[in-house]
Amino acid sequence: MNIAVKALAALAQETRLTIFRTLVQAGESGVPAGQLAKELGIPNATLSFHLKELTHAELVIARQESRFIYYSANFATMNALMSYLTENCCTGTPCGIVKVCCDEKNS
Amino acid sequence: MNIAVKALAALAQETRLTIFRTLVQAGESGVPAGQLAKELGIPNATLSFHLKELTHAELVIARQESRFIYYSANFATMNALMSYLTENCCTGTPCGIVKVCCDEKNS
DNA sequence: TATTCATTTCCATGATAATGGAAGCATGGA
DNA sequence: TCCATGCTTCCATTATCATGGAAATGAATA
Repeated sequence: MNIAVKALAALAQETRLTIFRTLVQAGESGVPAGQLAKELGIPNATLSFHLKELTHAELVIARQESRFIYYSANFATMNALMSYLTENCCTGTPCGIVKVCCDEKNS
Repeated sequence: MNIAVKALAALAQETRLTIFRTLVQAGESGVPAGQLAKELGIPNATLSFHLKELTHAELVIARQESRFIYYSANFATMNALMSYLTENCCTGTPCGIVKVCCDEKNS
């Protein structure tokens, strides 16, 4: 529950949502911080702050590679969040089923 | 985009997330405000404030019925939100597909 | 019309978050 | 060891949000 609130709070911010979606689209390999800053036109300090928030919420994973730090989306958390939101929906009335995204690793 | 941020911000709060999930589980018929307040142990003013936020974010729908106001989850918005989050994920790499929930009306 | 009941608005208080320049900290090349 | 580069932390400022008691609104019944 608190995990879900943290994740939602992390995404509930224009800049962070943009960052996250960019990383979702980039896939598992991720993008180095500097490139993100350039691509999105965000000052380093600001980007760093938001990446920290996203990482803290476990929506994003950081991986160091020489002098670069690659950030990538954490699909497991995203999927868990979506499941949480739709849990027991409609008192069990048959309805569309929520399938997770990009979970080759977790299924 | 702003719609998504508003929806996420609305959900990024313990009390509101609880309210929303309760309504998701209650299904289309909804729950009157007073009953929600009792069930969740939230003061009227506080509940009203949060319901307003959720309604403003179009995550929740209000329907008056005599003296009661029934609140219910807006599944269309929820589904749109989840699609937005996973849009173009993994640069098109084949992966699980996100299916929407409870959308008999929209599909 | 007066009354009751469900819900909302008002408002003051306290708390938390966003921003970005400047300084600091690592890593790797010369 | 010195320097350049990639990224982060520090910090002060500004803005936004959560809470709940009390008063107000608005709908049904007598």
